[in-house]
Amino acid sequence: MALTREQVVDAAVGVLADFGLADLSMRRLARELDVQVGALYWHVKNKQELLVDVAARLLGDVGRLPEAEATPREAVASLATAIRTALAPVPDSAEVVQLAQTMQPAALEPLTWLRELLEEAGVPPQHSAWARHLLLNHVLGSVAAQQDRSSLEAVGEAGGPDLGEDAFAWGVGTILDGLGI
Amino acid sequence: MALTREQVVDAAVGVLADFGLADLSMRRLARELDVQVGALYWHVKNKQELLVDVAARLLGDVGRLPEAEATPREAVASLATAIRTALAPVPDSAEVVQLAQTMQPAALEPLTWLRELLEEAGVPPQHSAWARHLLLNHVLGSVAAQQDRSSLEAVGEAGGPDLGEDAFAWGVGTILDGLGI
DNA sequence: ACCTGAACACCGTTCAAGT
DNA sequence: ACCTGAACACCGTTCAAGT
Repeated sequence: MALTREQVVDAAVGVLADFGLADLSMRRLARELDVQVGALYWHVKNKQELLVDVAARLLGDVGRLPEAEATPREAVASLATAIRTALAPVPDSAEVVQLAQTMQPAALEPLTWLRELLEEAGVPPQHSAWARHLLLNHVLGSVAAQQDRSSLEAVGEAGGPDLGEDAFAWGVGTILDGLGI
Repeated sequence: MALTREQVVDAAVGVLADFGLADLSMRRLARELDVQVGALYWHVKNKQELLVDVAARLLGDVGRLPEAEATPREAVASLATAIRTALAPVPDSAEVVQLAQTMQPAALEPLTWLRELLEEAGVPPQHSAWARHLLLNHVLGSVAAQQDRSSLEAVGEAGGPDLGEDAFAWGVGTILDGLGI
């Protein structure tokens, strides 16, 4: 049976989740899928394009709709948290998402919803794109910091203060306070 | 005359500034310095350690002392702006600084001052490390976003809304508002 | 002390040729 | 349509051997 693009993306997500971005090479993927490297290039244009698909897959389970009874502020906070929750267990996921976002901003739907929710919460349109970036930098920065900390611990080095869930929630609250929503 | 570690770091900063991180390889550096690759490994332990030095050099010109007549809030904002100004012209500088910061948090002095200034401005010690991260994620995220935008433009693709100085200053203000300082 | 030469174990990407 | 085989032009790191 012929290889599919889905299978390539699946394998890539698997290697990323289990071994991190440093081990996610086209050649490694080819070995995993029992094909020659060149075969991958019939299904994806290049590695960057593949990583965009990987990022989209990582964010694929982030639901669109907030709880019905949530306030607009709570809706923003809960989407930010859902994004963090989706990325937290996958090593280097923040880097992959950042790459994907610069290459194809529209491909990552949940990140675009953030802006909509911010406007619904009262952030004026001239600022909502900036506010989205502010929040997103916090989400991705928190995920990366926490993962770097745990990989340093695995090597036996100290990693600075805890930057887990508490720090994340506090940061979201601080930003939303600053936005006045 | 013997090669020095300073010269290796100089060359690395030069390649980064002129061509970006993708072109900053040990072999490229060796060519630039007219030595064999192995020679570099007498002066630096590995590439990561070299990048820590590169990051420190990039932030080396960021001054410690704020204007005497500045309010504590203005002191924080002006340090954040000075960091941004130092990194903005160097491609991929945000990635390099983030790497360096996770590998050797103490090596990047200006980033530690940020926490001190935040405490002087009234952020309680339990939150000052988190607040520093929040601000730093904004600084590095803004630098990276702006650079990605201009490199996409160079290739003739659209890069989304402007994320320049205005967005940066607005973001700093929003964070400081959220911190209540 | 400082560097060369050469190797080891990798990369991403392309492409003629096969089926 | 889909894949193989093989090449091209690279990587980071190590290390015996030279000076």
